[in-house]
Amino acid sequence: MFFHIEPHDGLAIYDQIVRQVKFAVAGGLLRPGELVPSVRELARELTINPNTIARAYRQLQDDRVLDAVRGTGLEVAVGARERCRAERLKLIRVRLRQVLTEARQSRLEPRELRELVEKELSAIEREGK
Amino acid sequence: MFFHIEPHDGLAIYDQIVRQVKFAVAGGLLRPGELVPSVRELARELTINPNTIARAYRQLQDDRVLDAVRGTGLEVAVGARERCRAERLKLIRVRLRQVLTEARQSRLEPRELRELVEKELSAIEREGK
DNA sequence: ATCTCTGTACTATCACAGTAGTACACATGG
DNA sequence: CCATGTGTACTACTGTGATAGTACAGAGAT
Repeated sequence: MFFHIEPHDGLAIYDQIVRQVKFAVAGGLLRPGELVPSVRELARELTINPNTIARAYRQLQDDRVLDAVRGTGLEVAVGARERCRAERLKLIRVRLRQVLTEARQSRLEPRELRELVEKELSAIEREGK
Repeated sequence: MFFHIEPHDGLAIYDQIVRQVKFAVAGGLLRPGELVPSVRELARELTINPNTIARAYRQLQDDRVLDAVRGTGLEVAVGARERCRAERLKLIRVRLRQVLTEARQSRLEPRELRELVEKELSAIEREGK
């Protein structure tokens, strides 16, 4: 599927999965009613432990992004897209603010910071086909 | 002193201290030959465990930012400023790239991302006195 | 000498993320 | 009916970050 895990991102693996599922729903790659990969299948694909996947899916149910269909799997909940679109901006904003705050506290010159941000932003856009 | 710890930053406490010391040296708040706060004093001030401070200081010695002066304390090493200035950009760049990469993978519109970045950047500059 | 400060080195304990393995109830397809 | 697939719930173990407490050697001041 479309998941990409960085084991030493600083972010816990189960948290990366939670975020990526939410982002996939927000971006329309996962539509309400659609089944997400099973715990065991995704674990095999990402070569991480099924328990870690299960933990992420459990949280996604608590956050009303996934619904359990007994014996069948987990499907994207109705209305999840709106919730996820709202949360996506918030999640990114928080991490962005952390980085910029740290940069400011490092007494990096505002000019240098803007230059750095602009350079990385352009690089990202270039990669993004 | 000028340290500010966020217990649940995702970043380990000792790592936050390492970064902030390096940033302080890079920015000239700590000059070569100057003594850093003692393990116990800083632990008291930040209300965290002395072992955690000691661990950060040990790493800063490994990174040639601090030198031990037996029985007296730890002082900023000669030449540390240059090393720290070089590393500061690198450390910030890595975290910035993580955030932007995640944002891109979330399929957030480039326009929306730029807008978000610009808004947060302005906010940071406004705070920065 | 003694007291007090410095860093350093231990051991023990706790919490949490992650792995490993097992077990169970439910649904589906043969 | 039965095998296979689903999620879920356990227990056990490892590694790491952090806390808590103790101890020791070196330097400086009195």
